[in-house]
Amino acid sequence: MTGLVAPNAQPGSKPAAILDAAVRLFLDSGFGTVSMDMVARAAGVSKATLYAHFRSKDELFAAMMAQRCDGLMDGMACEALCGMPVAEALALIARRFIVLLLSPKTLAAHRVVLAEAHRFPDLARAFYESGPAVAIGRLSAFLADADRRGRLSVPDPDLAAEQFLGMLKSHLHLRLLLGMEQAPDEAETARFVNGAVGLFTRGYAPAVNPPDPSGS
Amino acid sequence: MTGLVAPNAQPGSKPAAILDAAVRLFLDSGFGTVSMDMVARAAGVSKATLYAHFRSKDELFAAMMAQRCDGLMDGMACEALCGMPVAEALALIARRFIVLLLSPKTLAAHRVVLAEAHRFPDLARAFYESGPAVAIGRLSAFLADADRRGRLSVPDPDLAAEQFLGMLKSHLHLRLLLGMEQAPDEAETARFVNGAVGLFTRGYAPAVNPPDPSGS
DNA sequence: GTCTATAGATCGATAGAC
DNA sequence: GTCTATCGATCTATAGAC
Repeated sequence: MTGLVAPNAQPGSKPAAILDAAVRLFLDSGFGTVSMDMVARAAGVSKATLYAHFRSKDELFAAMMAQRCDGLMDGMACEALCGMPVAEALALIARRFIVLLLSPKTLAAHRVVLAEAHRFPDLARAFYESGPAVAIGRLSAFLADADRRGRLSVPDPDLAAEQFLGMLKSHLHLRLLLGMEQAPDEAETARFVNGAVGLFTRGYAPAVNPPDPSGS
Repeated sequence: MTGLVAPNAQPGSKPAAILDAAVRLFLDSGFGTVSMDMVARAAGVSKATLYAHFRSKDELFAAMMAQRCDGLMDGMACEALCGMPVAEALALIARRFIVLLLSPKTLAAHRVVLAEAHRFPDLARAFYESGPAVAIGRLSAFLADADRRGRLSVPDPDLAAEQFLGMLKSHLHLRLLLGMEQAPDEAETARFVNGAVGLFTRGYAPAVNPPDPSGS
């Protein structure tokens, strides 16, 4: 979170209703096609009330995105992964990442941020750093730990983390952003997860010594 | 190309000037913020002339994108790759893909298509199939060939192609789409290319038998 | 085909009463 | 704080002269 302030509106209040309506409309239809009239009507307030709480459409949009960036990564906690066998931990991370990345909410956030990144550069950076950057950082730390323990041989953990998440994202993410298909079913998810984990564990296997039988 | 007609306007004609201006403005500023007045002025024609050649803003936008989809993949031809050593061929493909994917033109096309995919679903599909889908298809064919020749062991070439391109795309693409950084320099490009090729050749190495000496 | 001028609708933002 | 009513600007698209 960088330079974005999420107003902590009390639930049930007018500002909360406005933010709620803004989230729904902006994420659904983008910045340009949503008018302040529509937000006011959806929130059940007049337009003047709307402007009493948010000085402009830009400010409302920024506040809406700040709220969405909070808790963006709640589904990607990495607590007890370091105790697991590497392949199991990677599979778990992969599944969580796919579910989070391809959820309707995350897709909508990507769409609207990408569309308005040129107009709101600070917002674009805040989104990246509260979402994708956190995912890379956590996975990179996990891989560095696996390297220290000799479970994997990962000379560049940051690069490896980007590779792993990029493999999973692949073009699936793009196809869903374009509205070409729905989220993958269990079989398709397993195909991507197992494929990525397999390629990764083989390609980053720890040298030539036989792997520790307790952890592969 | 699916259901999109690119009008083959003669160079120097009014329609060509209009399309030219539309490409520049739409790719630069997106669909919503560009008005027909701006297009007309940039093309040096009146607004009525503009509407004489394109019945609506939507139609002009679709025609503009159809023109951009043609030749989108010219930089990714795969002619003589099958004769090369696998690692060299993959490195060449990787470099071409990165240069193409992260070029200003391709980034602009992604931005505008992603922003308007909900309004122009046919256009979104045409873009995907004339660009990303072609890249996957060509790489998949190359990998299937390498598998047949015993250079690699690739049980699912389509998945492997998505993995390879996804690794390269990683979050670099997202960061550039968000305007957070410039295209990578030579050192950074080499880091991604060598990392992907290395992981891929190790992870898809052909079993334990030595490779066929007649064909490597 | 090409122009000027404008219709008709909508948008962001505000004034003033309560 | 909240409302109704409206301003001024801008947009897409069209009418009518040449």
